[in-house]
Amino acid sequence: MRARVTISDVARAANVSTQTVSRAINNKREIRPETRRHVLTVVERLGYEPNSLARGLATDRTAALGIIVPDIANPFFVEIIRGAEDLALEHDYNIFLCNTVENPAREAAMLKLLEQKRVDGIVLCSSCLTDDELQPLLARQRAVTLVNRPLLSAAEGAVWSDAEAGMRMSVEHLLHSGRRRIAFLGHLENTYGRRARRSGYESTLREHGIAVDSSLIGSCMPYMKDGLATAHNLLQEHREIDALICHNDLVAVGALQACHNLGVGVPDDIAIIGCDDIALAALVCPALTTLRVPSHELGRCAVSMIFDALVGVEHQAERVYTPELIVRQSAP
Amino acid sequence: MRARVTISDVARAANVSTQTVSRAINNKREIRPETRRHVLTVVERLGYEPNSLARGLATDRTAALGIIVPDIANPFFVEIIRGAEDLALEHDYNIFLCNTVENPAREAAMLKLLEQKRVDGIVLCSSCLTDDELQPLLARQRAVTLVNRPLLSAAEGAVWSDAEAGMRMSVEHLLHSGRRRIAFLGHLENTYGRRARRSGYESTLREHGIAVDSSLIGSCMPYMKDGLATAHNLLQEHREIDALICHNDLVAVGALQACHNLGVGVPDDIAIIGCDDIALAALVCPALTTLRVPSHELGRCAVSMIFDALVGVEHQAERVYTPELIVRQSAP
DNA sequence: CTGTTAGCGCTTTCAT
DNA sequence: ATGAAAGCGCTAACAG
Repeated sequence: MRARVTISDVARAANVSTQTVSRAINNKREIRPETRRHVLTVVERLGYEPNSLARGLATDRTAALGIIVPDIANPFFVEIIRGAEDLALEHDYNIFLCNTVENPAREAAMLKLLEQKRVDGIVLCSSCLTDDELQPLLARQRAVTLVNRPLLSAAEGAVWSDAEAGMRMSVEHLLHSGRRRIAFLGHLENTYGRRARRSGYESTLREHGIAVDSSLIGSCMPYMKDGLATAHNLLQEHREIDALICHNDLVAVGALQACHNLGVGVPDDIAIIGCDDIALAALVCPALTTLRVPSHELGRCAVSMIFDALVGVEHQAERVYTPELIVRQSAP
Repeated sequence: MRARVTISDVARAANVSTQTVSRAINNKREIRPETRRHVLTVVERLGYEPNSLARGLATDRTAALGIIVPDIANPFFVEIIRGAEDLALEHDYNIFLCNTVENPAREAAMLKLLEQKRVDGIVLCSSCLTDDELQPLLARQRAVTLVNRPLLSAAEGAVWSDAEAGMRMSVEHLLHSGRRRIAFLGHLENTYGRRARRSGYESTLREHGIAVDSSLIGSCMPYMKDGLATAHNLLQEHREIDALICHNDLVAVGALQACHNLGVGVPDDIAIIGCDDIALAALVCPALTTLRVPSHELGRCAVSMIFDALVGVEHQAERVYTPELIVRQSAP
């Protein structure tokens, strides 16, 4: 690699000051059009690309955002990332993607890392840190928006879908179709989404006069593999189960496999409902009934809140979406 | 957000020079242990996080890598990313993830962007640019390794799996099990992997005395949805097909759905083979026969080549893996 | 072992 | 419309 071309190299070659080069490449208007053209020709000829470290140091802006997700292998988060990326790219921003692998320590480390990189903003998805852990970490950042979690005072905004309402829809849909032994495949309650699902599931059952049977609640990580294993165990031990509500679609697809392996018919013997409406949900067989969450929009909205905060525009700090029940074959 | 704490703030508060602070936080040994302890206490108390822009400008190192993939929704690339990330994190490096969405213009733009960010190295996966387009873009980077593509002179290394050999295994496996009308679901030949698959498929058929029938070659993007649609059309028009080799597992899972929808039995009526061995391959029903590619290792290896190049260590510039045929129910 | 000086490449401010 | 000087926050090189 040859030595980097700097702004001084361009200035020298174009017979102008570095300042003029700066004006030309940054589309300032205090420059004669023909001077700009001349400079840009030289920029092109020398193959000059500005050093964004130097630029960031001088301007205190990096034109970069960070996005932190718990699992990059989950299409739900991929869709959020894409939504965020789309809007970011429209503003000539780009994105540092951080994958915490559901690890709280790693989440905290990523937050510090992004701070060091001086990103202009951070989209934090499905954080598994507590409010108390989060507040100090967020307070030092320029702008943070929370996805899948309600607002904290140290954040500029929050956008989430009402998971509790979603669970209500799922449970009631199953009750209406005559199911009574409704099991739940969820997880530890270390995130807002997990707590909300659990509480929506339980309270809706109770409202309909059905006692919550904790032996019908399976604990599993939100992965397909875990969904398969946990559903397998649960269904073997509880033959009476006639419906299964899953934390997300990955778990639901795993549960579908478990049923297949056990010779349990879906939806005849057992109905299954997922959550998120990832693309796979419509493709499996039987197709999954699930809750559609506007994942792409979630990401886009989170980034737009960051941009609003950066330019100091007044904006709505909270945005809640209500999920939509998409009825397919797995729970007609 | 309060004003950023800088190294001078720390120096002042600790009653030392900025240099001493620098030595303390960078674990240099020209510093008295107790001075270091003292400085680090102040660092902690003030909540100082070094500015990596300033550091990068001064050292000409950013401790950041870039990774460019065509599709972040494909678990195969996710696994490569994870492999890369794992090794990067071990070295306290972090990663800029760039998603080209199979768009060559965007790939080129990402390359320029990473150049501006002055990343220390780039892992470029399944590039869809030609050699001629790539060479000048790579020449300006500090270190680039190519994944899923053979070496170019402007790159420090390349690591890929022998897709042609993989296709040979797949075709021969099907021939041995008595299949004769073997269709192929692939795509435009704008990447090494795509060309190699196609040529492996065709040459192996010919070697076994079977003429290549181009009407048995379906063109589809490497997505599940496209696999479903293209397989559906192909199988409807060519009832005689008794086997289907797919570009990757996503396409194969789509094809599986198409068979299901058409009432075509797998593997009785038709055998299906995928490629990559993503987690989903083992979970669908029937489980997919596929080619295992060491995706995690691909990412790890690419990053290790970058580190070797950065420190100037002599290293093997090319690494080719041979895929392994994993026989499951879809093509026993 | 510690401090001082200079400079990384850019933009901002102030002259002209 | 253009240029000169200063500084962003850090570390390398040198001095002591």
